[in-house]
Amino acid sequence: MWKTSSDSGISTACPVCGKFLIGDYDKGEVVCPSCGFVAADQAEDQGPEWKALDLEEKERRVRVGSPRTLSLHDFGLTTEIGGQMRDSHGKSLNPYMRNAVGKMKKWQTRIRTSSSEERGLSNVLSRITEVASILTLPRMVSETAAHIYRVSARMKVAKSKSIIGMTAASVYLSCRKCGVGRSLKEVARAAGVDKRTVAKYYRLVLKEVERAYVPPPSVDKYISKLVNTAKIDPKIERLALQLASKTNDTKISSGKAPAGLAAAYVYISSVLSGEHIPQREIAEVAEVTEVTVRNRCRELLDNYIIRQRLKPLMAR
DNA sequence: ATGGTTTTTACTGCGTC
DNA sequence: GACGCGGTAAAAACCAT
Repeated sequence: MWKTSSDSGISTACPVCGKFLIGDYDKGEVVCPSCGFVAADQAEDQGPEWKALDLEEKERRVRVGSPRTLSLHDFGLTTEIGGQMRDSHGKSLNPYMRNAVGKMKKWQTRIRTSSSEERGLSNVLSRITEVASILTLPRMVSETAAHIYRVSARMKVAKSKSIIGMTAASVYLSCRKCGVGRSLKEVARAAGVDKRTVAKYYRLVLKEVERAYVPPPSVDKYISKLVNTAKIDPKIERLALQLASKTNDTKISSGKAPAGLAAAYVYISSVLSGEHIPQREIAEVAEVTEVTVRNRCRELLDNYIIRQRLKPLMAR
């Protein structure tokens, strides 16, 4: 789907911003010129509508093989010299050849990771894939994260910053760009970094590298994620989404944590559908407090007619 | 740095099973 | 009595200035 027409360089529309994707910047990447989104060339990895996976699926989703990737500092294209010391027919090499091959091997690694920047880059990129795999992010997200980091390294933004902090910031920004609902908290936890550090670096990268504001994932995304991770009845999800679409006033949502709002929608829906999931559980998976859930609920109930339908149910 | 806004922490009281 | 829920005050975190 993301095949590039090799001559013109123009391929498909960017799923994030709608602009046309350009085959290559300077490295053969397929990127969106306006938002920097990296198009993955694998169909199963298309992401904006991607939902959080539950645990069993996480296990199965581990990816194998080595497609050409931005996440390796040399794009995974170099040939390895094996360590078995055998020739192409499988015979052992004589001592002289062993010596020569050993030297070649040594030099190859030296050349490949020659400059300090390259060494740093390969380190960061492997960490990015590591963090991404902990969060079970689709490949597209880690690719975009890798691209973000490459650009920030090129622009010297990453200079004298904590490496792991920068990877977390890149991954987080990538999540937002791709519309994958991962909170800063989650990313920070997966990377094992202090949340505030990530936030700081994130802002920095946003200001210096990304010039545009990247909107956080919509409440819908949070609702879907919530329902999926908590294994809640899909009918509640539908109800919650309906509710959310009918009450998508900025008056209520602006400035509020979207996760809290999503939790409120899910909670109200669960009550309406007679399921009645405790606030505690919803608050836990949404990673907000019960208080926040309550506050959002109250605002929703105060401002909308749901109240009339909900009241009798709550009275019981 | 600062002040305004939102979230969290911690605690209390109420009704129900 | 444990549990779920609603409320509140004060602390903490967040954000724009």
